[in-house]
Amino acid sequence: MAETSDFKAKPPGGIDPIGASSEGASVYELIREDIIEGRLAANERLVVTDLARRHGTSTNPVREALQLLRGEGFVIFTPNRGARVRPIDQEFVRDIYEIGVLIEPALTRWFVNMATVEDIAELERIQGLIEENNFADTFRHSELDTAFHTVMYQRHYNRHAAELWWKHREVLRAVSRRFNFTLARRAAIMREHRELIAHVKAGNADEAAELVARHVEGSGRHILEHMRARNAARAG
Amino acid sequence: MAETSDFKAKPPGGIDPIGASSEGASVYELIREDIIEGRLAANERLVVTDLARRHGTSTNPVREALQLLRGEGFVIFTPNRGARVRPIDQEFVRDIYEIGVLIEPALTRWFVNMATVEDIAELERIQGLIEENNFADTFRHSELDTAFHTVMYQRHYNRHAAELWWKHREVLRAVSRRFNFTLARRAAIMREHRELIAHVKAGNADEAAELVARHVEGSGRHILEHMRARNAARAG
DNA sequence: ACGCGCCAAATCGTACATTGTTTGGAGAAA
DNA sequence: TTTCTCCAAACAATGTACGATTTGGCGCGT
Repeated sequence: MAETSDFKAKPPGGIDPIGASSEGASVYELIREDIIEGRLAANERLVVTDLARRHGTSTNPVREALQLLRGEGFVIFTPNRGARVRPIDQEFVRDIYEIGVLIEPALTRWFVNMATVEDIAELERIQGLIEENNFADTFRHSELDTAFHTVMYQRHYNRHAAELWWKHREVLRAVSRRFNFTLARRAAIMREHRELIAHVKAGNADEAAELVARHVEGSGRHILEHMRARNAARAG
Repeated sequence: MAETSDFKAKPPGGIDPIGASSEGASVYELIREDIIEGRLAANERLVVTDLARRHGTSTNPVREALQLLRGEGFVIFTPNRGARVRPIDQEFVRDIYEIGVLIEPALTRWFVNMATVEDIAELERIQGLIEENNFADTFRHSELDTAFHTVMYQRHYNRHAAELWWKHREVLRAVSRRFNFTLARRAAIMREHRELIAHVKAGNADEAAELVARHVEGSGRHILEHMRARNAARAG
């Protein structure tokens, strides 16, 4: 049932500091989505009154949502001048993917040593869906790819690291959704995923970790290249 | 001037999402301090009205401060039930020092390749103060030790990583302030700092990185041992 | 062209209303 | 007498409304 089109990646249960307000989709989530998805431009002012009107609520919920977003680093405050959207630019992306390169291998290493038969079956199932989709629906690929890695990290004992990964992942996923995958990148993803599964099966923790480092590195570079290209196009 | 007793570690300028409200010490900072320093017990309820009264303000600033702290992970919210202090327990400490083990070596590697003569002089100056103090004033040691590592990380291009380090550092510093350093740990710190400076001078990035990994690892273990001991004492 | 002051706008703090949760005690059943 | 249930009143979180203070800009005058 979750294999059809309405597949939706969800965070590894555990730490996340949410605990929203009354209605299903809180103001916080909506604004956050708008920022990550790029519907709110970089550095755009976030006027409390406007947001309140737009979301059909009063100002206080918005103010609190903005503070929450500030704590998470998506919004920047200047005293007496309110909030602005923290630009998700190349620096931002580079920073978080570099952190991923450092953290994910460690998470992977642990997973390889703890993986059950079911885990591996799940990985193969998802990889099957990925290959079946074969980048036809890039959005779907994005979700599946995230699911793939979530299987590996979701049960890690270091909830902080896992949560950090998830937070970064959300951003990268949103950014990369706006681009297409190059053929080279597609091939690399498929190859590396298959190789990764093989390492997990064989229990090669070190090899798996090193592979993941390359995998994340490649993913980051790919996104940055696209961003650079787009910026160049915009400027030229 | 900063060498006397009123030495105060300050964050590496750059990203931090602060930008407080009117008065010098915002409600946010006060509550945050209370949590980190352990003046607010783990899981203690954070009642908005009380906090507002205690800090001589109305409820809204407190509410926003709590959301900010939630975003930073120091406070946990449950819908319609308000906020609680996120317990800084062994798991918490282990999580963040493990992340440090992953990130700090990378920061160090970069520093070694970028260190100027002034940087090295500054490191040696601080190390001199550390040896001069020789753990007589553990608080002062804590600040100096933080300053030592800040010199290395403050100019790193990856502001996210640097900020992450700083956030974690603040927590560890506060926790470790409640304990004394064992003799073994004291010796290790001195030795490793001196060795680190030597590596920086020689430009041995890899060796320095590996040493820092051990250094952070050792520091984390040390803190955890103390926490375990205290918990055992409390239980026994 | 350049400063000066006023005005619109938005943040920030205070007060209040509403809604949901907790608590303590009265009363019934054992 | 003890214990369990239920209810109501106190309590606190969440949402609304409003006034004060700051900021940035526009236009006026020189």
